[in-house]
Amino acid sequence: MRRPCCDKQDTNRGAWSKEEDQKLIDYIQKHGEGCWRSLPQAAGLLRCGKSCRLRWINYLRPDLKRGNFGEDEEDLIIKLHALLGNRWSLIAGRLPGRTDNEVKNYWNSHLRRKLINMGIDPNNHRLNQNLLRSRNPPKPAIATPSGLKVQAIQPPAKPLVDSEQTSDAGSRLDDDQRALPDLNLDLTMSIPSSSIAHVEGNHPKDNESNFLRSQQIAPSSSLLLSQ
DNA sequence: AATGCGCTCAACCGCGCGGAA
DNA sequence: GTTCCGCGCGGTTGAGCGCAT
Repeated sequence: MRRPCCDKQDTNRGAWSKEEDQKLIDYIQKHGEGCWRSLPQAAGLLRCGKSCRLRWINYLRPDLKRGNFGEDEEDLIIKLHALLGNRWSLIAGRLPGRTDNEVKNYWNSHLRRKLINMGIDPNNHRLNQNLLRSRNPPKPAIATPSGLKVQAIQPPAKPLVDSEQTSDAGSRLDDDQRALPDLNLDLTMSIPSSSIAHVEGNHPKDNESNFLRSQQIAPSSSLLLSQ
């Protein structure tokens, strides 16, 4: 049985006050990020480390963009979600100034519905057969908000994603290219200088980089999904 | 004006992973 | 090889808000 991350009796919960925010900002500016477990005590906060980390990453970090998502960002999220599934941190990593929480919320509140309204299943980014039948005769291809052409296809006999994938979308690059023959996924990769050392360092935590490399997904916004 | 409903988003929860002991 | 610990991730919750009735 796992121990709770903190003693809930001694910690504040819920919305953060300005004073708490300021304490956290001051501490991190002075000492930097890291060691979240001991941070609250060191910073004089009655919060658990997890809560501090979340508050900093999702709200207080100075490089956060905040505000509405642009159309280009929407497109990128949809494209990346089609490739990566619900791997929000990976998706957010391609969107400078955006957090995984922000992307996840935006997907659930806006983009998901947007795709549904267009008759596209947000889980697998394919045209919803039922919806299609109930509407007009099938069109050969429909442009999605992300500029992809999606063809109505028969649902596969088995799930698109193996059962290990927590996401119902998962990585389906191969599937898409098989199922969507007109979808020419030209996914070139340009490694920014800052990440070259990271990749070459063969850091054990480079699974994400390796994943993207293996999928030939651009780490920057140079993701190209040509039609 | 009061109420209900739906939406948004900050925050929490539980789990899995990787490193250290 | 096993256990413990800290961190990060994705899913879920709930308060607050705006809009419709």
